[in-house]
Order: sequence, then structure tokens, then C-alpha cells
Amino acid sequence: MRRHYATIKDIAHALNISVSTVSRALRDTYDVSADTRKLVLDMAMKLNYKPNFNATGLVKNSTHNLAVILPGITNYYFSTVFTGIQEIAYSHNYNIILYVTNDDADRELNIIRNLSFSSLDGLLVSVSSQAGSCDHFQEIIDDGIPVVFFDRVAADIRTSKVMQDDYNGAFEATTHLIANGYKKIAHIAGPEGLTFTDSRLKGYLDALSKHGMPIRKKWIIHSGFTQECGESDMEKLWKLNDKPDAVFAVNDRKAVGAIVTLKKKNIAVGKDVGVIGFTNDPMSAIISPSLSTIAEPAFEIGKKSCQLLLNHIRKKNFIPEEIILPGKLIVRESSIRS
Amino acid sequence: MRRHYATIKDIAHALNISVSTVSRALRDTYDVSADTRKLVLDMAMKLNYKPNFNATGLVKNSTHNLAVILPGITNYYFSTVFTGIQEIAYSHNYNIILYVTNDDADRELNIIRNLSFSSLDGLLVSVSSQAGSCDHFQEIIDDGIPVVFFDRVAADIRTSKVMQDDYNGAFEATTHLIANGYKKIAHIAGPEGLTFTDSRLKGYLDALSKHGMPIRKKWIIHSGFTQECGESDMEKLWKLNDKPDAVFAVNDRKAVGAIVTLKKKNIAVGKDVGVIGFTNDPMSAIISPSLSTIAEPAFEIGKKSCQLLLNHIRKKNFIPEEIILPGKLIVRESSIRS
DNA sequence: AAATTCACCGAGAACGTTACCGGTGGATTC
DNA sequence: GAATCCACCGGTAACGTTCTCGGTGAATTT
Repeated sequence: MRRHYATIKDIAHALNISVSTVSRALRDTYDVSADTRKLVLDMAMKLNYKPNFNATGLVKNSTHNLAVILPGITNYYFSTVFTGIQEIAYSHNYNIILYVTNDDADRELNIIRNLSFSSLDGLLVSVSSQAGSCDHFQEIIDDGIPVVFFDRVAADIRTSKVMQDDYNGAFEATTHLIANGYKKIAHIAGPEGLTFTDSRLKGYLDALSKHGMPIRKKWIIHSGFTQECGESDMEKLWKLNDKPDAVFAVNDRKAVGAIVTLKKKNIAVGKDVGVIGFTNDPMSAIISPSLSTIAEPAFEIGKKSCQLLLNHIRKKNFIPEEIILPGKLIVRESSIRS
Repeated sequence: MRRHYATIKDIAHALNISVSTVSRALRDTYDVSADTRKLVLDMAMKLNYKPNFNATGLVKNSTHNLAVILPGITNYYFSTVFTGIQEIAYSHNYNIILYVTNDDADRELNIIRNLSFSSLDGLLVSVSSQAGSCDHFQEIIDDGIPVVFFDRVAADIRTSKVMQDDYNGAFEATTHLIANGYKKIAHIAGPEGLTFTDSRLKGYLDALSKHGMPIRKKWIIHSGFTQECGESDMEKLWKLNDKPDAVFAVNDRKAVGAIVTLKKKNIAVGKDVGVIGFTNDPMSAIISPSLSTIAEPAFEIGKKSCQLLLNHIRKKNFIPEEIILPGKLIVRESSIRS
């Protein structure tokens, strides 16, 4: 049976003083003597008093809860971003309510619709990849709820956003392949319509045209983000008459898929076909040949997003900021001819 | 500026009826005619009414929030368990507040101490590996808060627990190594004192003695759960005069560390030294040689834990249950001589 | 000595919701 | 035709906390 926790009233009653005084003493605000404060604090300890956040939330119209909405948590990138978020939230005494959408737009919508903003101070979102309309987010922002997007941002919504430098990372990755003598570079991309997918595609294309490399529609394949998608994308590329000799993958999981299928076909990864990914998933160091990649500052992105959200919550009329964090090329075996 | 959401009072006022009636209509309970219910529902929709969970939580002394406390989320096992938890919670309209301890006992204690049980219906915990005393959990349980442990359980606390079959998994893994002709089998284990570490150690030892294999103290090394720990454990083993010819690792990450160091020393994994892990982390299929392992039902463990917790919450005087889910041997290259 | 200031405390309302109890008026029963 | 029942609705208190205001007595000023 659930016992009843001691309340502020119990403390007041035990000390024969008023609840107002107890309330003030506990919050250490004003108008209370050092003696009575000590009395109250000791009694609170003795009665194992814990503040009831429902009550405080009700009167202050603010709880210390943040919601985080993610496509999934079972991969390196998102779990690391979340850890960064958590780090900042913890140090500021905020709780995180985590929702995962499984990359399902309907589920995302459903979660948003059922969100109780009376018990939420703000929202941190990376949108689902099948994102249709983003009206539901706009509504929330119009209602005055602080929202920060990260990684997978909704382009046409005016609020704070945090992301890695997708364009330059892709540009650098592609340039690296070119510098290593690969001539026919394909791109296995993410779903169309997602901002960061588009940015990486653009970086890839610009790098190609800058160096006068051929651009072929058939060498660009859009699909999901999983390793399996990487495998089937690679299969498709290999069915072409004019096969590429290198692949830039939108993320490491797809790059791993590409390497796995190439190895199955007994093609020497690196020597015959170069591969480079994006993320710096721990897997990229484990697989052999090891995978070259653009390291994303996932942990930093999480921290920055949460800091931004807290600023947003504290200052009314906070002006939206866009933060772009740089990536870093990490050269391993999969992109070296030797 | 944060706008004010419509309340039950606003609906009542707009319809010129009482708040009690609106409350009943919204909850679809009793004592309200079909006509007025429809009126209320329509008006609620029109005013974009959202229930204030702080208020309901205050009067009903129950919110729809569950807390999950984990050592970390950036690995396959815990992120998958969490996804399972989330799946059940979502289908029952519960929210999950996630805390990560970074495997730090102090932080775990701090989180527990600051938990607001007035806005929490229950607790799902996998304890930190440096766990000292578990008194803080006992206190909570004594206070009547439903708690379910999973994976890393606190042995001496009487509440529901969900785990994989650690003993039999370890027994099977070790037996598999023996069956494949390895004679000197080492174990790189987790930290001492953790229930599942002990179970896996015991399974390993029992398998050895059952088949009359030598048991050597020096072949058993305790340390943390990371890949780096696996690497340094392997280094230690390789400094011994009497080197083992196979290793059973407490988890896949440590097994990967072992493989990496063996490869660095140009030792043929499988042929010269067998390796087997525990978990079935996706990494185990990626690394080469691929890693044999005991597959854990992580997703199922998450689901079961959450179901158990919900039962616990609903039924008062719920009798604690212990659920043990079986693992499955997956044979790959790292444990085959050939 | 009167006036003013100040430190400290308490009473009451409010936040949004639900639970409990009582009160209508119309239909049903005897 | 009176008594009973029932479907429906409203008023009020309560949940635990904070906020606003007013009030005390002592200390300080003039």
C-alpha cells in the first residue's frame, strides 16, 4: 500500500507555525528568520519531506520536465546526443521525458497530440524521416511552448536549431575520395525531403562539380538509414553497367552495409572500391577494412540543444538561434588505395 | 509568451454548465446525458482543451509517469531494453522519465534522492555497477512505490525482477568452447558483486568442472564492461606464462576488445584462440572474424519489465515475480577451429 | 514620547481537477 | 394520487503548494 508522504502542512503542524512560513523557509526566499528556517529544514529532513511537483507545477505553471522526441535510440548517434542532453538537464535539475517514434510519422503526430504541455517546460525534437507536414510543431510553437530542433530539423519552422555541418562534411568526404584517385563516386543517401539528407547530397554534388567529376543520376540512391538499406543500395549500384568505384554513404550504418555486400562479392574495399561514411559510429573502427568517416559531434549537439532550450525557457521573447557544429574527417582503411 | 490553455472551467463557462458536469463528460464516466457530453466534447475540441496532469495528479495521487534508471544508453543492450519498455508504456499511455547514471553510484543515489514520487507511479531500475549499498531502493519500496529491477538486479531486495538466463547462457557458451576443442579457457568478467556477473562466472566454472577442465584463478579477470576493459584484460592474460587458448567474455563489447588485441598480435582468432561473447550486439556480426555469442532477449526484457511494473501499479499487494528469459547460442567464426 | 521603519509571520485565495453529496424534475410504481 | 425511483446536474471541499496582502511587535528615528 502506498504510504502518504509528509507535506508542507505536516511540517507546519509539527512546528506549530503556518504553512506560508514553511513554504518560504524551504525555498529560502525572504521574510523568515534563521532560527525558524533551521527548525523547518530539520523537521523536513526528519519527516522525509519531498516536494510535490504536481502542486508546485500547478501554481507556478512550470514543472521541471523537458520532453525529447527521437526517431529511435538504438544507434550510436541518437543515444549519444541523448546522453549530452541528459548531462545538461541533470546539472540544471530538469527531468527528461523521452519518446521514441520508431521513425513513424503517425506515431510522432500521436505523441505530439497527447503531450501535456501543462507539465512540460519545453521540447527537444529530431523529426521522423517520413515527416509529412510539420503543422503540429508550428501549433505548439504558436502556443508559446519553447521548442528546439536538432539534427533532423523542420526547415520551414522558425525556432532554434542545432545541427552538424552536413554540407561541409559531405563536401570534405567527397573531396577526400577524389584526392585518393577514385573517379566514379556514388552516393547512397537518406530519404528525400529531410534537411540534412539534402545538405549532404548538395555537399557531395558541389565537390564533384568543383573537381570536374562526372555526376550520374543512377549513382545517387535514396532509401532509409539502416545497414540493410545500405546493403540493398549497394546491390543496386552493382547491377549497373557503369559501376562506381567509390561510395559516399549518408551515415556509417549504410556504409557498413555497403562494405558487407562488397566483401560478399570479394571486392577489395579500399583498393577496388572506396567507401566513406558519416557519423563515426564505433562500428566504423571495428569493421575491417576500417571505415573512413566524418565524425559528428553528437554529444556536443545534445548539450548545446539542451542549453539552448533552457535559455529559451528562461528568457521570454528569446530570439531563435541556429547553431552548426563542425565535423572532422577521419581517414581509415576503406578510402585508401595503397 | 506562453499562452494559457483552455481549462475545464472555460468549457463550463462557454456552455453555461457546471465544471463537475464537464469533468464527468470528458472522462465519460456516469451521470451525464449523451447530448451534453457531445456538447462538451465539441467545445473541448474547439477550445483545444488539454487536460492538466498536474491537477489530476494532485487529486488522484497518480500521474501517468514511470521513471527508468539506467547505467547508460549508448550501447545496444540498454537502448534495446529501453525501446521495449517504451513500447509497452506507449501502448498504455504512460510517459517515461529517463535517468542515466553513467555507472556512477553517487549519481545514482543523487537521482534517487531527488526523485519526486508524487509525480511518479513506478520505477524501473538497472543498478550501477559500482553499487555499494542498496538501502535507498529498500526505502522506496518500503514507502510503497512499485519498483521492478531488470538485468542488473539488487539481490537482497524483495521486489519483481526480470533478467536473462545468465547462468545457463554462460554454461552453454563455455561448453561450446570445450566442444570445439579449446582446453584452456579464460573468462574476462564484469565487476564483482553484480548479480549477473556472478551468475555468468558460476555458469563458466560449472561448465569447466563438469567436463574436467582446468580452473585457474589467473584466467579469471574482473573489470568494467567497455571494449577498452576487454582489451586490457586480454593484454593481462597474454602476459601470463600459461596462456589460455580461449576466452569467454561477459559481454560482446569486451569480447570485441579481446579480438582487437589478439588481431594486433597477429594471433588467428578462432584457429589459435577462441572467443565467445554475450549479448548479440550487432557489432558481433560485423567484426571479422565474426563473434560467436549468446543472444540476449533485450527487447523482451524491456517489455516484460514494463508489463510487470504496470501490473504492480494496478494491483495493490502485488506479489513480486522473478522472470528469467532464455538466451540463445549463436555460433560464428570466432569460436570455430577449422 | 511619538512616529516611523523593519523583520518576521499568518490568513486566505488561487492553480485545475476530481470526489462526494445533495437536489431537481419527470417517469414509474402501488 | 401519493410514494418511490431514476437520470441528470450543481455546489463544495479537497489535493499540496505559492503568492499577495495585512498585521504584529520590536527597534530605530525625530
